[in-house]
Amino acid sequence: MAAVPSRRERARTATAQEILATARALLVASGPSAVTLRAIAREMGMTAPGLYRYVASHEDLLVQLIAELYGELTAALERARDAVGPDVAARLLAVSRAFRTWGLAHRAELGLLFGSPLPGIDTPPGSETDEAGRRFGAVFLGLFAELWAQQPFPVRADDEIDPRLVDELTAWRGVEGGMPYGALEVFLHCWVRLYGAVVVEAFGHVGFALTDAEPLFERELAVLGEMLGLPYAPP
Amino acid sequence: MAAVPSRRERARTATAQEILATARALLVASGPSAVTLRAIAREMGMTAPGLYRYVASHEDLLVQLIAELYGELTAALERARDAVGPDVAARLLAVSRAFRTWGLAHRAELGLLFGSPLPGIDTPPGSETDEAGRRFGAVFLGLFAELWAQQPFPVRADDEIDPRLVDELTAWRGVEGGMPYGALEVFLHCWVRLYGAVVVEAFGHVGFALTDAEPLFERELAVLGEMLGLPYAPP
DNA sequence: ACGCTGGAGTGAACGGTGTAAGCAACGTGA
DNA sequence: TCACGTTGCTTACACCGTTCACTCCAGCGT
Repeated sequence: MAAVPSRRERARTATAQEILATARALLVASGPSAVTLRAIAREMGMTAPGLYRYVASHEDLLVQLIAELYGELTAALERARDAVGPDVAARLLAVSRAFRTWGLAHRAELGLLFGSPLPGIDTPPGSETDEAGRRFGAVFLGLFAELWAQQPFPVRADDEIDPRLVDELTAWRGVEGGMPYGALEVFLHCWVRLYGAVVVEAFGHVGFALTDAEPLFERELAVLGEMLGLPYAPP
Repeated sequence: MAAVPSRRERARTATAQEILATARALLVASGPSAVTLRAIAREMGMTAPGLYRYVASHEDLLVQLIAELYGELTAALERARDAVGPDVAARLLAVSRAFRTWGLAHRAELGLLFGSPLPGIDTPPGSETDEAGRRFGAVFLGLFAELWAQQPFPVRADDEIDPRLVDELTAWRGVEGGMPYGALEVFLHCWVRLYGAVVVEAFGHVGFALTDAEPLFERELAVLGEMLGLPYAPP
């Protein structure tokens, strides 16, 4: 790779960046259906077919956008993690709260990342989007592994776990080595519950009873922490 | 209301039904973006403007579709509930499993009901969609109230609960009277976790580790049952 | 039995969308 | 300087939601 990119290359990456930024702006301003090739081009002072020099299709644009949003969310989580001290319990709380905060502040983006998958948008293993999602998960998984190393929480023994689950975890453990099946099970369990707590609120599916689900979310954090043997501290 | 609808009225309701059925078929076949007025009309052998005799707009069509899907899901839950005996614990398990089963078998529909809300689609209180959603929730809430009446589970006292949460629950309790704040809190907690467990799998957000999350789901049911003092029985 | 009314459905049209093909202009390396 | 690859534009096509003017016919009152 050229250490000093040529003038054309600089212009090209700048335009590519501007396309994603404009798409992002349209997304937050008017929802996913507004992130349209023609609208982006209009906003940038060019025409839609010109964008095809940078994106292969509308779908490809959305895939790129999702990858970038994953990156931004991951960065926000890492900032929150590093803003508190090195204590793992505090870091897990901070990262979880940052996830909820980002999701509520960026509902449209959260819908793109964690809502029902749009048909035609698939993220095969190894794709940029898949990798970005993996980096997102690694923030949680890293803290989890650290917690397990420092201060193991109670888990089920291998022979207490549904053998089908063990089978599936085996393949994944190849990648995420180091923790026993029981700990991986607890990790997935925590992910499911954190996902649910954030997404149900952001998508408005506790709205029938609550307008602000923060107390419910904090309660969930407390219960999860208890399961992991962690102290709970209010925000 | 006329006891015997006129010929024209019968034709009208039949067409209205066919529109929704065609929309549904397109949804499951090709995703939400394929449920298009022109495609529905094409499928039915008529032209798009003709549909405007039956739906006010594309958005209105989606709202009607959502209401119908809520109805279908609710019927499936009630069938599952009534298929087991009158035991509340067994019924709660059956209904929860039926929710997951329906969601996995109808991912596109689940996305419409519980995914990120489409902009422009709002369900004001009292709307048909809102009522349909309420009837869906009533299946769970009814069983919960029955359980509370028969065999109360441990809940927090009123003064242990975040006062902001109490405030919000007060308005809702007006509708769902009978249970103390602590029990309502537990109900919402259970809803959040059930929602998360079903949606995270149906939307593919545990796919990084598992292809079949049933063992994880059953584990969650067991933990939830424990919280409610209920025996767990595998499916 | 007749005529009228109102609902069902059509065709054309407008502005929006994604996308393909061909063409003009311009930076870049020989 | 010159050829070339890249960039972006114009044009064009098919599809979308939606409106409007229009035809047609079932069903009603007389």
